[in-house]
Amino acid sequence: MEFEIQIAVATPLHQTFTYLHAEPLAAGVRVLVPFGSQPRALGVVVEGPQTNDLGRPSEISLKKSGSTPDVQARPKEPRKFKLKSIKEVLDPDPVYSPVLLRLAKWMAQYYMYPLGEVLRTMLPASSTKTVKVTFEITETGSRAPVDEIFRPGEFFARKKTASLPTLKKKFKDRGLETKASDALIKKWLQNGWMIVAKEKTIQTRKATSEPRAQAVDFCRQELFQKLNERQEMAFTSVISQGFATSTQVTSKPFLLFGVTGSGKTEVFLHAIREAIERNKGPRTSDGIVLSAQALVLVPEISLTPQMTRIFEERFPGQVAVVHSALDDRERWQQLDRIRRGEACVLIGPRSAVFGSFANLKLIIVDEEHDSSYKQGNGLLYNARDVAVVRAGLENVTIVMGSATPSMESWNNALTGKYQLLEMPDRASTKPLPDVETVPSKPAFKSMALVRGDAVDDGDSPFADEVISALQSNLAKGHQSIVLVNRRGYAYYMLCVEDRKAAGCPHCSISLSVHGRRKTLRCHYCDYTTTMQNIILENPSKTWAVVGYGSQKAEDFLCKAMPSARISRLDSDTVQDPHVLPETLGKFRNGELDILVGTQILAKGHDFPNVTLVAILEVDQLLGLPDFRGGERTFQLLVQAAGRSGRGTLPGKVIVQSLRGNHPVVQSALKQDFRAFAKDELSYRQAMGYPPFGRMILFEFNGPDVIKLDHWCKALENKLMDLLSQHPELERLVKVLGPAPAPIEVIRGRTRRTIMILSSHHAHCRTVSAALAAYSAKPPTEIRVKIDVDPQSTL
DNA sequence: AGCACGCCGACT
DNA sequence: GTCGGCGTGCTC
Repeated sequence: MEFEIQIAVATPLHQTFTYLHAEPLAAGVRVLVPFGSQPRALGVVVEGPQTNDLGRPSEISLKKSGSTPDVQARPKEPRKFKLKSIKEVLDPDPVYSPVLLRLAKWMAQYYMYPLGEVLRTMLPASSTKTVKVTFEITETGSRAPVDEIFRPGEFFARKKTASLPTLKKKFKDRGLETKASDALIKKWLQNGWMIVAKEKTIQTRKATSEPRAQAVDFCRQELFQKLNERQEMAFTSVISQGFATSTQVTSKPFLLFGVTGSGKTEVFLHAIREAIERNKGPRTSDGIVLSAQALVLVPEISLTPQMTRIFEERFPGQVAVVHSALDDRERWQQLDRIRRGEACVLIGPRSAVFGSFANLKLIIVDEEHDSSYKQGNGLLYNARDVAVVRAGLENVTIVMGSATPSMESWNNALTGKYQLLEMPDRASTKPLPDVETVPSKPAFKSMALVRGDAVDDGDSPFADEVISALQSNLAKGHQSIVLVNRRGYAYYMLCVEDRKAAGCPHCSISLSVHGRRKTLRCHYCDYTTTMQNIILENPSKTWAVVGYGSQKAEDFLCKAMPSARISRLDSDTVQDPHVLPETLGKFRNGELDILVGTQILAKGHDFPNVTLVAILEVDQLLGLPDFRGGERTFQLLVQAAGRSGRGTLPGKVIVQSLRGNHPVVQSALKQDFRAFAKDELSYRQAMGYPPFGRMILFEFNGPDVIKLDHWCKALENKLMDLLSQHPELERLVKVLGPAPAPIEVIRGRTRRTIMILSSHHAHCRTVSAALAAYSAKPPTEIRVKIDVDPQSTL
């Protein structure tokens, strides 16, 4: 007896495939299948017949199409092909729970992404690789003499195996052309000097052990702080409405809006404890009671040791953590502890939302507004939104917290889709920091001329008021933070005659100066050159260095305040994983007076002795042609200001900006979120932008502008046809573009965008699905990227 | 995405 | 005459 099994294969195709197997397989089990010309491709058993068809445009219905992940029945026509059989079953039991599979299907549909690829994204990378060809040197091979120019033995120095890419690379490193190396490999194989040894990189999961009983004292009661009145109110709402009765309660998502320092974390900790205590889970076959579990999502950079320590102290031995420093094996291990019920709290960045839980009861999304929840490549999901959907599917409570909620969540709270919990006071009734804005220096005044290979220092970018505030704070023995919203040394190298900056040859972007006035680099393609080169290539021009980043700010500060102990933190210095904890530790211990840095400094850290925060260069964030510019600026300023005066001493904030009077800056400095949100929402509403309009952004890119524009034009025509046939779509859906992307060229590929915008969710999706179908098979070298709910339009 | 099939240029 | 470039098309 053979069974037909539906498999989602990890391929960019929007459909599943049917395979044969001798016995039925549970949905969520991984398998290897022959697929096309590939002998073994990774697939996942999905329950029931499933198509993830984007829909042909001719069949578009204007009826309210369900946004639910409906499993469509496959039409029963006779098959024109013979079914193949599953090669290998990788898991003894499912790695994807039924809920995770439903979540995957929802994501495939919502993000218009192939189901097989969605499933692949949900697991740590190593578990998804198929087979890798490696070569193993033989006895005769290692004794073989010099062949052509090489002796085979020397390529297998330490190990007896080498993968195809490494072998090729070694050949190439020694000056052999690729085609010659192919021939050489073939020859060595024929000579029997080496053999093909296939290496499996798919992690075959070990047999699942039974879930274990939870320790009775799963938490350290004595470490839990008593909640203040506001915290108590928020906590009570969550536990009474969230999980008062057993399993059948579906509560709204909670939005915990609490100003910086209002003690959101403590509320989370109490809620987790309560969730675990109240929800003794189902009994396993052995009569063991399975503990309830909680998922805690945090932004990437706030996942610091201090952060995880808090949870580990409260729930000793019960916390699993996934973070970027772990390799796939370690990540797998942590996730396994959760899947088997050995740990009851999982903390992690966005990918943790895909964790497989034995008995999930509560989801926390900390700093809900944070942009790191949005994945930037491949499947462009937003973990916060996925978490909300997952909470719905799992029927569990979800609490999102923020001091500066996203406009989406805020609007959901205003319309009653989320339940708002507000904690307006700082836990320790401290006054807000003093704020002051001072004008920036005009750019040309801090410009430095480049002569030969020497650079004038130019004027300090710091306003006098900022320096004197830092001086007096230092004199008082207090600490300061200087936030520069731009990394690197200087911003760009400007040609004085034509007022144009030195640009990247592959991207439409100015090169940034890095590393103490020597090199220029493109942030998008890593193209690197030197000042010398630019000057030599343009002998008749005069060059100047304009603007500044964290690095140059540090230099100037060191010069202006020689007695201060200054250190810098930005994405450049944080490359080294030791730098961040070390520098933060020193700062906290008082071994440093001033910390200069970028956004990294703005988030979550608690330095009691910091009484002054200076913020520079917010103007350009505000000036970006992006609908979220205001929101970003507000969040940054509020967060940064929140670093000041966290201890017993009162704090002060100085913003150096040419737009100090801008309403966004003003409301941020007053920490008046409601005022900001009111303005921002009415702007968004007027423009039809999110959260009032749904936005789906298509990007098409290719190396050949002519071909690209041709293709885009064709797509545009099809869209116009569609709209003209459906007046309702035409009336309610805005199609913007094709237009050049704001950064038109990256890595030599020109980019065009088409934006679909509509206040009507279903219509937005209908038109987008049509466009996705039109562009499903782009010409060679043109690539299509679909961004549903884009974080920015840049 | 892979991977094979298939049709045009520079080599033994 | 072949090897090999990568354009085109398919994958249960």
